[in-house]
Amino acid sequence: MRTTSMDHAALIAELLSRTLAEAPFSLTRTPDSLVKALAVPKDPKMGDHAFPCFVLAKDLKKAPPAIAQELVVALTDSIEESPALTSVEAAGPYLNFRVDAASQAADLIPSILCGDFTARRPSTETRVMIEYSQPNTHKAFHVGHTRNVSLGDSLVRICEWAGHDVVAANYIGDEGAHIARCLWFYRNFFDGELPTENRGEFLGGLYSRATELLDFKTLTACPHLGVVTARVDSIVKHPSHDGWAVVEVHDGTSAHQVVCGGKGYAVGDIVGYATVGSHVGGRLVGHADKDGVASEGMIVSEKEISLSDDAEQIQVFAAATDLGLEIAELMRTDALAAGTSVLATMKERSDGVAEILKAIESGDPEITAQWMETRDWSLRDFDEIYRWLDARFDHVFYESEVGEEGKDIVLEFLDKGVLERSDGAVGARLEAHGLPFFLLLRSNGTGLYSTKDIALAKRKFEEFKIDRSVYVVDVRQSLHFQQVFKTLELMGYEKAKDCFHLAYGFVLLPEGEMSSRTGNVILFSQLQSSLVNKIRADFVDSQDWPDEEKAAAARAIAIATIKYGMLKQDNVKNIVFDLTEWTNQQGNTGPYLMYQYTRTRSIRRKLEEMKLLDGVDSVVRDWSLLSLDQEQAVQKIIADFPSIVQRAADEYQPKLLCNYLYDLAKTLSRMYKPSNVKDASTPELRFTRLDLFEAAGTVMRSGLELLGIHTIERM
RNA sequence: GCGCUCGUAGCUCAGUGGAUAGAGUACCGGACUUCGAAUCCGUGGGUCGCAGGUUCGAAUCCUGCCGAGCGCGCCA
Repeated sequence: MRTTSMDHAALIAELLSRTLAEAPFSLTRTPDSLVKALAVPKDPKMGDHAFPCFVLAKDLKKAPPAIAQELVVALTDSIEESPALTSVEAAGPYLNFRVDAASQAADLIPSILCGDFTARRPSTETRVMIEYSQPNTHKAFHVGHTRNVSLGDSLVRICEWAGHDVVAANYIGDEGAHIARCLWFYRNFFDGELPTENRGEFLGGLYSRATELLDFKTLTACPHLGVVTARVDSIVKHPSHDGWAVVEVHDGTSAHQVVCGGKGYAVGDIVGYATVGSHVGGRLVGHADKDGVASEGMIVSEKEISLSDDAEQIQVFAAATDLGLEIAELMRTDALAAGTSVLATMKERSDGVAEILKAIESGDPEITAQWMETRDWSLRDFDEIYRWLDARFDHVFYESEVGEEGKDIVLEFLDKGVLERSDGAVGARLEAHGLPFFLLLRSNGTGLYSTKDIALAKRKFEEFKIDRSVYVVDVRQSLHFQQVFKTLELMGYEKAKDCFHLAYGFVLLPEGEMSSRTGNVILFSQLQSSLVNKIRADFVDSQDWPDEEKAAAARAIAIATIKYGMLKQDNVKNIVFDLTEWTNQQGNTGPYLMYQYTRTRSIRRKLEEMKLLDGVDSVVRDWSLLSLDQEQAVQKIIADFPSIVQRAADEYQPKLLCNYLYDLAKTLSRMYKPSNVKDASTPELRFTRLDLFEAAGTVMRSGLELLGIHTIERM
């Protein structure tokens, strides 16, 4: 029978429950509720489990310290009869219990050494799909993406350990506008030679260059269409709204009446005027009724045309400026040759991309062939990355396979009245559920990201028969997934309530946010080589090992570095990826944990070398010899392993396991000096200590495996 | 404007209802004829953003405010 600290807590709760039921207490408290109340004493010297008596004060109408005193007396007999517990003491309002360390060790350590203790729990018969990674083809895979992979892969392992039937799924973005952009650049501007490896990363480079060319902001300080120069002809106060003015402007061809809330302009000034139909600040400009006054178009502030952060100040142009000029042209940068129109250039470029997108959608044979070929380059890169990181996928979904299905589902539920039309588009009206309108079909009938998510979810429910669905996706998409899950619920999918968006924060660099435009980005291949190089220099190169072992060790430590760094922090918080700090051999890092594990391995090696292993299989262990504080501390921690992993699985939080393993490593390293194995005075003591070290090592290795980190034997 | 998230030591972070709030890092000091000093030990460092509330008890739960980040129909 395996004994864990959870069992001790249950035992104590059981005793308490029975004692409280009798006189003089006569209180009903279920063992379950008492387990929850149990705490850990502040100082291990005080005991192993604590019961705060405050919770009984009201019902017993007594002061907590008095209750503690009475309970000690009442509990003494049953504690004496119980071999697992040695004592109970009152300490103020607390009741402190001590477990019998030797009897705990007798159960715990052999159970760890035979593998039972850290093994997977019995099946829960629950099928959980964990969807993670979701890279886009034709885009670069960078450090940020490894956070997702580390998280997803670790959750797969942890949930599997907890007994769930886990389906690890990927969902690859292999269609959409980003591919058209990439191919547009490739076909029209690229004239170099194709690289022989990392072609996916190469495509990502083309994509960013395309994005740059398509970025209106690089050509003009005013990246808006339809914002033109106009002359202010008159200004009168708005009849009912203070601070607003009714303004008459003329754009050279016609006059318009517009209500304006800004300041800093006068009659005769030339201002920026957004015409009806233009987009400013993400909103469509049109006709409006401003407190009873008709307003057509809008006069733009400095902020609205990206000149400053001032949303009040109206931009005024030189008096000599012609009327009706596009401000985008007027405020052009020198990125474009003089004489070339900004607007015409932008139109030409975006038309080029649109043409490719259309060709892809209509199945043009030449473009389709190129799409498929380049798609394959990316997929091959991804495979290599996953293989290196040792991330597992049981099923891969592709966006390209759910698009059509998504549209059909949306139309079906539009017919059923679950979805509605709005401005020609189709979506879910979720206002009654506290969420904004959820667009599912464009007014031109084409689908969106959201459309595909509906079809994808349906497949997960129906084809994979899953009980729970976890989406490992960055925190910016929180609202999106709330909308997806709510829409699925309205469509009648019962499993919608078992969908969970596991949101995580960004990966930042010491220099700030990653941006491919400013070059502040670390691509995966760069990450891999700088990591491996640094680790070789810091830990491996100086060793006298075979080349093969050196290479394996460098990779293992590199993976420990990156995965542990990505997992140790709270899911939703941003992480700063700092190579120097993460490879630090001291402190809370992957290499430190790996090192502590290898130290447990070197003990047996040393004994072997000194021929001190005779009788290791036959000498009977005496667990009461593990009496040092440092030994007790390690024993106590390793007993907690199952409950920690269980919690990590329930809460989808690998960081709980990280904190636990760091605590174990720290406690373990304090044990080396005092609990010396090779100098132990008797074989009994030597092998008893050896077992404790090996048990701690086994727990460490098992925990690291659940984080996706494989240990090595020496470093 | 509305919504979500975060705010703990100089810095990076644990701790999410229990006893005197902890690590790492940086600074300073100590411990090696090592089962690996790639380590360990010690000193200093705190209005837990602010203000109320709930509770025997709040860094933790609730409300308001301040600050930062992210998101908010035809992008993914």
